[in-house]
Amino acid sequence: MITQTVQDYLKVIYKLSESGASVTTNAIAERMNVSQASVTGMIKKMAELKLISHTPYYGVTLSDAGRKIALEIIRHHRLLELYLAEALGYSWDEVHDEAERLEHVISEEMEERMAAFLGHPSTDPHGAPIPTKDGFIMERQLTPLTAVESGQKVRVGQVSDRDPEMLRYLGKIGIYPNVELSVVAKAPFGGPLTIKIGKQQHHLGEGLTDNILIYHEKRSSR
Amino acid sequence: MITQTVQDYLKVIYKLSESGASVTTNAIAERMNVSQASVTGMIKKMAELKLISHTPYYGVTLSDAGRKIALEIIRHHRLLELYLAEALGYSWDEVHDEAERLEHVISEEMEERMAAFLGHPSTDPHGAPIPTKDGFIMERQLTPLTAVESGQKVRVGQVSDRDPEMLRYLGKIGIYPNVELSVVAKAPFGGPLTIKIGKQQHHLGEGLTDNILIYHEKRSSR
DNA sequence: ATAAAATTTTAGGATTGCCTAAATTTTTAC
DNA sequence: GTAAAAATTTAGGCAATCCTAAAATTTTAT
Repeated sequence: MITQTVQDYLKVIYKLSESGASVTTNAIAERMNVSQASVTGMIKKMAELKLISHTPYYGVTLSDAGRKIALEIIRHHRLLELYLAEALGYSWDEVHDEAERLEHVISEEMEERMAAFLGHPSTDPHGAPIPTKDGFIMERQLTPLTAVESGQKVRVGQVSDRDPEMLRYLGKIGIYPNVELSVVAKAPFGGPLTIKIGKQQHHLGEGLTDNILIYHEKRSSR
Repeated sequence: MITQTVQDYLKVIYKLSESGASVTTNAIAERMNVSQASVTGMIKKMAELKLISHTPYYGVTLSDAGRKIALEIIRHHRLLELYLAEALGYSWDEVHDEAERLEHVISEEMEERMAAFLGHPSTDPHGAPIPTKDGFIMERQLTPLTAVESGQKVRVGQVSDRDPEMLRYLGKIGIYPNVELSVVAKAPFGGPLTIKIGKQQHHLGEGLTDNILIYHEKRSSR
């Protein structure tokens, strides 16, 4: 059986490769908060299990089997996040930690019952796509808000789910998936973005705008 | 932190002592499906952690700290069983296995939200009492149906939740907590009991009647 | 009271996954 | 093209939990 730890490694490898970066021993170690030596050992083991293949100094890639497992865990996670929000009234900053633990232990039965309860949803509370049961995931081209030029009106696609405090702040100023906002101004040298949501204006630092992904539509703000 | 394994040992020790038997190394090993030698080691460790005290050849007793943890896990388990049944439509034979895995990972937050959703219930789908948050559990004097004399009318208190097939059969013939039934006849030498539920009669073997606990009320069936 | 039976413990190992420190290999910068 | 920096791997350990086989202890039956 594939251990919970291996599942976590697969998930991290999936997410790192999704973000385009090459998935090195180092990068994995940092994300998993373990030493590099531990990652070396685990990579070896996972390669033996045919879950990944590894080219030293280049990185690691998931095999089909590995990707399938990663996507199943991610499906669990995102279904759980949405379920906790919808069925138990969790706020969107609380769901991640709970889902992180539950994702490894729920049965297929529970996965299906939650999916049915939720009407087979396609995205989680943070806008991330939920993989289907058969391992298909909606691929989207999202752009960090940081990269958007001033004057554009954009629609939020997804926000990072890992920092509860950030999520509370985003919620407070009304930034959620599918919300529209305009970039009013952009200070130079990585300075803050001024955005407008409804009638309110806000100034957002890079730490924030890097973590807000928008649909790649270009529309004039007027 | 108390590991999942230790939590399982505590739960088993609690249940064994609840059932009156003395909680020996052997008894624990059998219930946990591990070797006796493993139990010896774990008992030693748990005694060091002050979760239990141990008198060789006599048995083990939970400390207050140990009992508190055991009851918390049992609370998780029973709330989960009821939640899965009520909120996700699980049948009563499916809830045990799912709860068995979830009980170790849900947060206090989730425990409370489920309890609130369920209206702070006092028993689970099999009639077992749900401990309160502060470690109080309803003590009841239940009798196995096996011990009931013919001619009595009794009310079901609780059934064992561990055998799904048995639960499906009980459900089929209408035996649930709080259902009333009469013992029509009792064959000698551990033979089957004839019971009447509503207008239906059924013959139940000892394997079954040992696992049906009834409230200790004596009423004539007429 | 003693031998047999039952129970419990000790001894010696295995596995999983983590760690630190040291060594090795590769890449990068002049 | 070499030296410094970065990345990776090896070596040696630790903790938790399990196992089997053998030894020790206690209980029970005569």
